[in-house]
Amino acid sequence: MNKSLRHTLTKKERLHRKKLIDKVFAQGESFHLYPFKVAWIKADFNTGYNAQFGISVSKKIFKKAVDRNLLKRRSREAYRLNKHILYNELNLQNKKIAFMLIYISKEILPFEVIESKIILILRRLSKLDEKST
RNA sequence: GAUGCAGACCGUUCUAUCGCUGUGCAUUUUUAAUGCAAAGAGGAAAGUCCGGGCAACAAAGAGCACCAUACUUCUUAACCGGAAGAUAUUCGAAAGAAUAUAGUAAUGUAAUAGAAAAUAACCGUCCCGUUCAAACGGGAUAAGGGUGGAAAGGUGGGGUAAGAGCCUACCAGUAUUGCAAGUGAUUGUAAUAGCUGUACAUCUUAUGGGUUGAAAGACCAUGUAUACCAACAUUUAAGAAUUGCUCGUUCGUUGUUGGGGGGUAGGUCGCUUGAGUCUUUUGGCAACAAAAGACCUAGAUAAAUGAUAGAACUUCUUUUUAUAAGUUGACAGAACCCGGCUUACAGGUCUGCUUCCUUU
RNA sequence: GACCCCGUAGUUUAAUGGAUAAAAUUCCGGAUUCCGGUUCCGGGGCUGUGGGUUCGAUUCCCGCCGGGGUCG
Repeated sequence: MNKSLRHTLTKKERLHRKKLIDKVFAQGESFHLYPFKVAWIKADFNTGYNAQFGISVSKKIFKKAVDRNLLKRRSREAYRLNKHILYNELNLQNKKIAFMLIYISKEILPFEVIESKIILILRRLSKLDEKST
């Protein structure tokens, strides 16, 4: 069974190193796609996966920890179910990227909306990667 | 049955599929992956307002200062917490609720208004003198007087030039003493003292307080600025540190030798068995305590505890009058751990009591 | 996570527990000017919020709300 077709999401696939996160924000490129801002960078790491991702929700916009958790969980779930779009492209190109999603909307959007936007973002990410190479 | 008051408790559930976190077991290509198993947010996890545990700092010492607390008895590891009471005031028809309460030896303040805000004479009343009188001057007097949050205990009688606790009867309060009740705050009662405004602050007394907080701290790997320590030689003195001050104590400038390890980015421990949870019994009005038995029940780190579908429960709406359709799911998310307090909260359950109505 | 500070006109700051809360500046209206500027006059406030102490609170005390900062 192909690893990339399973809907898993382990620690290896998430951004969890502070240094790499700082690098994404400091040196990476970014674009907006409502309700997210996406910052990404080509990176070199040895985890067996072609992408690492993280989600950020601002404390200034959402004061309550419950709201922030809800949005992060919805976003992560949407990524988990659709990440094969990105993985297939990256496998073909043999590239590795790290990226952060920053939630910039001021409303709590339902899961269906977030999922459709995440799919758009993943398609655009793979295309952008083509252009830059 | 309705109504309110007080207290205690619960605060969505189940199934399927796909996932996340650490743990145990098994397998493999043994650094890692896969499979299986049993677990995985709260009553407030929140605010960080108190109190502790735990850790580091031994020049963390003594005195003063400073801060906190302040009716009584109990409770506790501890507390600005809790329980049961005391006194006063306010709210309520009641059940009940809220707030305040160490001491008075001393000192200060009370704007405006008002004669006066505390060893009170502006008007008034009374007496005396000057004087025809009006008026003026000297005294006595707290019974009356626009105020004010607060006005010198209240009423009757005596007394007096006029008055006054000046004297007396009754009443209200205060203080002291005796007796009775209570562990005590205090209460009741009797006697004595003419002792009698209120609030706040300073002050006094008693008790407690070393400082910093898990980003504490320990270890591993990497690694090498010259932080720090010791010895010896040199220098003698200003100064620096320790808690705000004083005392006390310690350090001191440069060089050599030896020890030692800064910054950066990581990992492991700290980390979850604890003043633990549940049940029963006993003691106590209660907070709570004791005994016996059973149990192990989150441990993440850009940070897990989720998503989708269906069913039940619940909220609201419509149709209808017991069904159908749609809709809603309170406040809110562990970050070292406990005990409280405070604040937020859809809806529901139980217990005790108040008042009203009905039936017997 | 632990700790600290602040909140007064649109803005920046004042005000010892005591009269209708002060000043500068901005804004609005008016005067002056042919018009604008300058100048002059006038207007504009729930002292963040809810309680408490007090005769009286911007000030003192307590609880909330909002904003900001320090510590790797």
